[in-house]
Amino acid sequence: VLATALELIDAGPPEAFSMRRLADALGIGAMTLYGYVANKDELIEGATLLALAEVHTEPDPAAPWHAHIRAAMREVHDVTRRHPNLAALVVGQRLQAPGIFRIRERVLGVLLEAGFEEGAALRALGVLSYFALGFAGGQAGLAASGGAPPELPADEFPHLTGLADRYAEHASDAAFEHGLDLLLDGLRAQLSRG
Amino acid sequence: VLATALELIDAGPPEAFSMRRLADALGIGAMTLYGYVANKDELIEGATLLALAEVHTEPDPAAPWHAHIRAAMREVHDVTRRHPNLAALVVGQRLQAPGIFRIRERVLGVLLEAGFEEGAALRALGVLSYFALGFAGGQAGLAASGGAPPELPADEFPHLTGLADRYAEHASDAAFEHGLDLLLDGLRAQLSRG
DNA sequence: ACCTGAACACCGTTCAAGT
DNA sequence: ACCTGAACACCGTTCAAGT
Repeated sequence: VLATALELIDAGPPEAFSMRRLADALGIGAMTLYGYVANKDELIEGATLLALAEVHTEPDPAAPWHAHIRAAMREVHDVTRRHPNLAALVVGQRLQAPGIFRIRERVLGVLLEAGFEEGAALRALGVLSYFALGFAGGQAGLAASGGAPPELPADEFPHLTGLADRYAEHASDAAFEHGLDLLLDGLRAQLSRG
Repeated sequence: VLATALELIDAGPPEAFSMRRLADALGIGAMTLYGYVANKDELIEGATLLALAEVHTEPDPAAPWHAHIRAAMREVHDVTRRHPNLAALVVGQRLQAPGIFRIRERVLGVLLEAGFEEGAALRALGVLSYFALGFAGGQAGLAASGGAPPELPADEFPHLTGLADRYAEHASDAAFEHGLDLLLDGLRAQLSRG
């Protein structure tokens, strides 16, 4: 049930995913879905958990704290690469379901364990999470337009139009890793300063 | 017209903002709106430009490049603080209107001027923009729930529930500034390494 | 020229009815 | 017990008609 939901989400733009269309794809009545799931949010949560399970790798307990966080952020990033429409849907619906917070719980635990005090850990959590989520939204948006830059008037947007053919680099995997490096390097320096 | 749109957006949750309700609030027929604006996206773009104009401050030409970028990112942040529902709407609709790209154009220009080569400037642009946008979405979500943490089972989420009373700090202004510091410090170091 | 009601093709979800 | 059609209260937008 969730598997076909995920397929349908992958197949078309996020706004084309509806309870009615999913029911049609399953060959059942639209209302039968509500026997499996309480509402649309719960359905998206389920599909998200399924997608997250796809990319989850068991962390090496011996690895340093920043490697754990890097792994967690890469899970968010990988799931976005595989299922950009799902990422757009989660960001767009501002889903607050428990499943979405599992990674945040893990990251917060790692930060506290690493020695950050509570306030610093919470701030780091927000910075890391929203960077990853924002990047997910951006990458999903770019995927939706097939990597093409937005149509902008050249006179008002000389730099963006000048770099139009390289525009996709701004939301590339390398850019994601770069941002993650900047944030983690900064956090490591902060921690070692005490 | 755009002013009352912005008021209506501020008044209720993002999904409550519809062309029909706006027309009612203006005391006109729903279709009359299409005389002023081509569609809903264009309306939201207009409201966003209005909101951005509210917080815009003329940059000091003598300031260093990172101060310009900080100012630009603060504009995104300030607009989110004032109009969280608008931020949620822009992120949710994945708006690709030119108005949204003005700040990106400015930032890209500053980065190139500062000496970043094209690829590095684009990566930095993505990292900075999506951090700011992701944070905007997070802060809007937190505002929607009145700063309250999500309801999570304590046994599965010990850290998040343990820090529930301080949870709002993860999306605080201080957290935003912290993230911006980490990114800009890292970019400055990268630039001085050449 | 400017405005707009009815209509179209959709939504998520409730609720009472069917098997 | 499980499924579902009709219905409710909505959407954004088109289009032909009104002034």
